[in-house]
Order: sequence, then C-alpha cells, then structure tokens
Amino acid sequence: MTQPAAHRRASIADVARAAGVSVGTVSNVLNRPERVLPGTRERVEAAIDELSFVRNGSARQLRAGTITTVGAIVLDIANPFFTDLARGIEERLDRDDFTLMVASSDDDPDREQRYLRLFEEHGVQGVMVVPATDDIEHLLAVRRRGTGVVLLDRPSSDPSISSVAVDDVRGGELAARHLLDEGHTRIAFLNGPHTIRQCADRYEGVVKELVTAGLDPATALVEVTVPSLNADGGEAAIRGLLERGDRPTAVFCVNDLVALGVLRTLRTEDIAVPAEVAVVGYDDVTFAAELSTPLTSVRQPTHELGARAADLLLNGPDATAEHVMFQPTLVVRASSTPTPPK
Amino acid sequence: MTQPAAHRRASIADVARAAGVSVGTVSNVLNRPERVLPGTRERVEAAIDELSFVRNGSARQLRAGTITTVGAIVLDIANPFFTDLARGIEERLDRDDFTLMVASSDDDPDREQRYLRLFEEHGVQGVMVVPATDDIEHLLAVRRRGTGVVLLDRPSSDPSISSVAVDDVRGGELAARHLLDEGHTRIAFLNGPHTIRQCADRYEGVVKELVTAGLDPATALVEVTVPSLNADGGEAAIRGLLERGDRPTAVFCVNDLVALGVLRTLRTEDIAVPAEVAVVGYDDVTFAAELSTPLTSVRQPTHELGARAADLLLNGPDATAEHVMFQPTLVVRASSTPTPPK
DNA sequence: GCTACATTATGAACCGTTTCAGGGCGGAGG
DNA sequence: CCTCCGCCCTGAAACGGTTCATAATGTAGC
Repeated sequence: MTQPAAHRRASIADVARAAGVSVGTVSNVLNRPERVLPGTRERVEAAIDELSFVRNGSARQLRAGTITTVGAIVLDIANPFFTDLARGIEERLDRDDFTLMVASSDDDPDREQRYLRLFEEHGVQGVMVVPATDDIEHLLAVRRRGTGVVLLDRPSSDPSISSVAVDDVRGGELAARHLLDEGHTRIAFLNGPHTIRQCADRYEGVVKELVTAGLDPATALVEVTVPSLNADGGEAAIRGLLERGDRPTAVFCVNDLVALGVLRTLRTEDIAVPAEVAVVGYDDVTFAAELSTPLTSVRQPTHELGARAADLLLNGPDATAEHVMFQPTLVVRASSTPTPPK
Repeated sequence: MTQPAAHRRASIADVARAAGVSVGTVSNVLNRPERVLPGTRERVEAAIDELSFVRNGSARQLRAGTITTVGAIVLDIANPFFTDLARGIEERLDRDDFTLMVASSDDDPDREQRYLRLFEEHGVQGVMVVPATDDIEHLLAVRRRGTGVVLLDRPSSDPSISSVAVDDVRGGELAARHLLDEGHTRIAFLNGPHTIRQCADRYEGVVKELVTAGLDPATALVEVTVPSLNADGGEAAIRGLLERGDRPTAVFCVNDLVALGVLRTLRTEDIAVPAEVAVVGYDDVTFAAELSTPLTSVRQPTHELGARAADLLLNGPDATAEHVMFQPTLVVRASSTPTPPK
C-alpha cells in the first residue's frame, strides 16, 4: 500500500502519477469518462481506489464557480413547523438534484448573519431565510452580490427579493374572531418579540379584530412576550400570567409549541380547558389534534410554502421576484369551544 | 460606482487595485489587521465596502485546508428526536465557535452517501451520522481519509470510529417487560426495517424479554414493518393490523411519531386505549405526556447524546475513539396501564 | 554617518481542480 | 505516398485566496 503521507489527502496529481497519465486525463475520467480509452480509464480508476482519492470540493468549486446546493436558515430547527417547511423545500429540490443544508438561527440576528456568510462564501446557489429581524438590508446585499435569496414565511418589503409567506395578519384575525365569537372579552396573547415580523403581524390582526368588535385593545388584550418560542417558554409565560392574578379567559399562542406548554401548565394547575381558559395555537402541527385537549390552531400550508420557495429559488436569480401569499385557515377543536365540530 | 461586471464577484485583486495596495496587504487587513498601518487599512476597508467584496470561501479553504464546520446526517429531520439531537450538538459546537449543517437522509443510503460526499468534499472538520444501514464501510473510508466521524444514536461496530448511543436492546426490553407485567401475551411491534440498527436492536430486546418470560416469540409477537417512520406510517401499519383481524392487545411503536399515528387511528376507530389496546412509544418527545391518552414511552437522553457526540468530534481525529453508551428509561403513562403512576 | 533592527508592504508560490489549445498517431481517401 | 481527420492524451493557464521570503523605509544607538 503506497498511501500518501497520512496527513495529506491524495490529489489528482497523485492519481495521475500512479496511473502514469496526466492530470487532464484523470479529470476526464472523473467528468467525461466516455472521452477516455477504456484501458486508460481502468488504470486511472484503479489508482483512484488504491489511493482512496476524493475530489477536493473547494478546488473544484473554485474553478467551476457554482454548486447545486442551497441553504436554508430557519428560526428554530426544533419547531415542527420549520422542519415541515424544510421537508417541503427538500422535496422540490430533489427533483432538480439539488441538496439542502439547514441551519438554525435561534432568533439571533448574529447567528443568522454568520450562517448567511458561511453559505455565501461557499457559493451556494441561493439561500432561503426566515429572517430574525425586520431589517433585511443584509439580505438585499447578499442578493445584490448575485446569490439567490427567498424570504421564507415572511412577505418581502423589497420588490427585488422573492418571498413566500402566509398572511399572518389574517391568521391573527382568525384566532381573535373565533375567541370573540366564543364570548371572550379578555384575551392573552403569548407572543414572540415584534422584531420577528410574523409576531408583529399576528398581533396586528388580533388588535384589528378586537377593534372591529368594538373592544378596546388596551383592556381586552394582554400581550405577554414569551422568553423562548417553545413549550418551556409557554409554561413560563402562562405561569407569570397566573401569578399576577389577572387570569384571562382565553389564551392565544404564537405557535403550537408555546400552546403545548400552556396546556401542560393548566393541566398541572387543574385549570379546565376550555371551561376556565380557552387556548388557541398556531401552525397546526401534527400532534395538535391528538393532545389531551385537542388544540384549536391556525393552519398554514407548510409544505407548499417550502416547495414554492424552492421553486422560486430554482427559477434562477434573473427571474423577476415574486411574492407569494398563502391564506391560513382556522381549525377549531376542543381547546377553545365547549362544542367542537366533529 | 465602479462595480465590476455584474456577473463576477469582486476578488481580492479588485480590492487591491481599488485601494492601491497589493493583494497580500488586503489579505492582511482581512486576517491580521494589526499588522497594517491604520491609514492603509482604512483605504482597504473602504475599497471592500465600495466593491461589496465577499471572500471566496472555496479559495480560502483550498489554501487553508480546513474549516470550522461539522456536518450531521440524520434519518428524518421532521422527527423531534433528531432535531433535539441536533440542538444538543449545536449547543456544544457553539462553545468552540463551530457551525453545524444538518441534512436528512430519509433512511435512504444513497442520500446518506450523497450528503456524506458533499460534506467530505467540502472539507468539514467532521461528520456525525445516524447511519441508514448496518454497513458502515463507507464511513470507515471517510474516517481513513482524515475526516472525523462519530456515529450517532448507534453503537460502533468498529473500534476506530467513535460512537454515542443509547442501549436500544435495553430499550426494547424495558418496553416488553412493562407490557408483560401488564399481562399482555400478544404484542405487536410496529418497527422500522432491520437495516436500521436501532430497529434491529429494539427487536432483539423485545424477543429477549419474551423468551425470558417463557413465551414463544413466534406466537406472542407480531412484527409489522411500517412504511415510513412517522405518524402516517403508524396509521397505515395499525390499519393493516386491524384489517387482518388478529388484533393484539398491545402495540409497541419504534418511535413516538408512529405511536401518534396509532393513537389517532385507534381513537377514530373507537378502540379504547389502554383498555382494549395498550400503546408504548419510543423517544419520549415533548408532547408525549400531553396527548389525549398520555403516551408511555422509552426515554433517551437526547440532548446529552448530541452534546457528547460533538464533544468527541471536537477532540480531534487523533484522539482515540470512544464508545459512549447511555441507558434509556421507561416513562409509564396512561396509554399502557389503567393505573398510571401520577 | 553607519550599522542594526523594527515596521510595513510587496509579489510570487502554492492549494487542487477544470478547461482548452495543441501534439502524436493511426486510418481513410485521393 | 501524402493529406486530412478523429481520437486520445498532454501540459499549462486559470480560479481566488493565504503565506512567506524579501524589499523598502524609518528609527535608534554608537
């Protein structure tokens, strides 16, 4: 076994030497085998095996310029909504033999930047981002430099950047409308920071609907910012609310994970749902219907969202930007009404 | 604005020209700013902004040889177990300023290979893999070529590859033991393909425990292979079982997503859980305790699993391989016993 | 004024591919 | 026998950074 020194990977030149051919020929075996005489090809292939040669992707890409990879940056990879989204993206990408790399920004603009840079420096075809802040200047910059950008789950405020979103104002309205219909006049909204557009929009929808119903948001609505957009965050928020003694009769949660934490806590505290407190979630994740109290939730076409985003990205950077907006629907279950539809 | 042609990104040479310095100086500004006179540095930085220059990661890496990124390949990114794992990895990685890229193999060995190659070609520091097959020859090859490899959620059959796993045989035993204790003598196991080691191990554990109890696995156990390891797969499998008319009194599911599908179906079919059919899941995902029938499940220390794996990988490729084995525990809830512990 | 040394900037070599103009050679056609 | 053509292969340029030996300049010490 004439392995090259353990610390250095074999290069195309090593292979060429071992096979007694030129580097150009090795490259041809790798990329256009039909142009190489079968005998030569076999010698080269033998050398490749012998040296366990692996192409250096960096060099390859440096020369070629581009790769068939796209990146996605989501807020929280542990949230089923975002992973469903990723699945939608992957499936579309597969059709064109593209690969997807997923990273999680954790609502942190710095992390978002870091991953964005990483993706851009490595020359991905494009990147899909659920932005952690309202400011998308940095994304515009990436776009200007020639990397495709699609905003995920968030309408674009800039015409040059494509976006695929669900109408979050409408989602807020649907939830609020439903709770008002059920007779609630004091609603808590366990929301994320307004720097996240989706949170701001849903809030806007809720307020809008309250006003339409003739209520004063200042008294009818209590907004609580959850420390983290997951079950533990939901638990912390609802506990804070209960301790303050001003228990609302309805809680609207910015996502189903938060709602899960709320349901868990209410059960521990022996507070009946929906009799004492009604709960509405957002995203309608897989398990929403199967919870101890089936959860009313705003459903988004998650899969289509991802697929459509991938579609736009693959259309190439020269295609005119498109802004796709899906509509959410409300799925009513037992957590918000004593008489759930069957 | 003297932008370079729209189709070509600015290179270090462009920046050098614009700033009236040499390429070496630009590189120094980028990497060792303290060695450059402030005045010069500012000129270079101005040129960088002006041309909106972004380093070419491929070129950088080609020269440097390595990057602070690690890859992870899991079976299903939509499964909370794997995303929790990813979170554990990320947190550990963050401490050393490494970044993580996640890809989903979908139980498909070809996809696993593809992503593995992608990661290797791009010179990641290492890669953590939940292998889709029992054969890990291809991983050994990667390891030999100098890229770190850690087996995730799966004990290593090779001493040279580190692994971090949970004792799946024991997990199977725990579940079976519990069901036997509850008086069941006819158990269905909705399992994944045995090519996935975890599935084979859990099966082994179940069989072992049945034998210990003096039962004949051939009659006491019905193994059903689910078409996909998620809720829909669980639904399909349980429906097949019900249609065949030989309803078992207990169902053990290879993961909680499958169990979710089973619970959903049983509820639709008005079959009482656990009275008519007991259900046990695996992974103890966040929502397991909050389901309409709280789910008994085998719990794994998911987070630690990921963190420990990252740990091993960061120890460098020269560290001797370690094989970490965690123990699972059984969390008993209402889905498997008429008298759940409170 | 001269040497010694520190500070800063230079430019060429190098990393490992892909690509492409061109060379050698054998066979077909005249 | 000569020319032309195709086929296979070669070798060098190019991609865009980093690094390093070296040059240029300024400063201190004697």
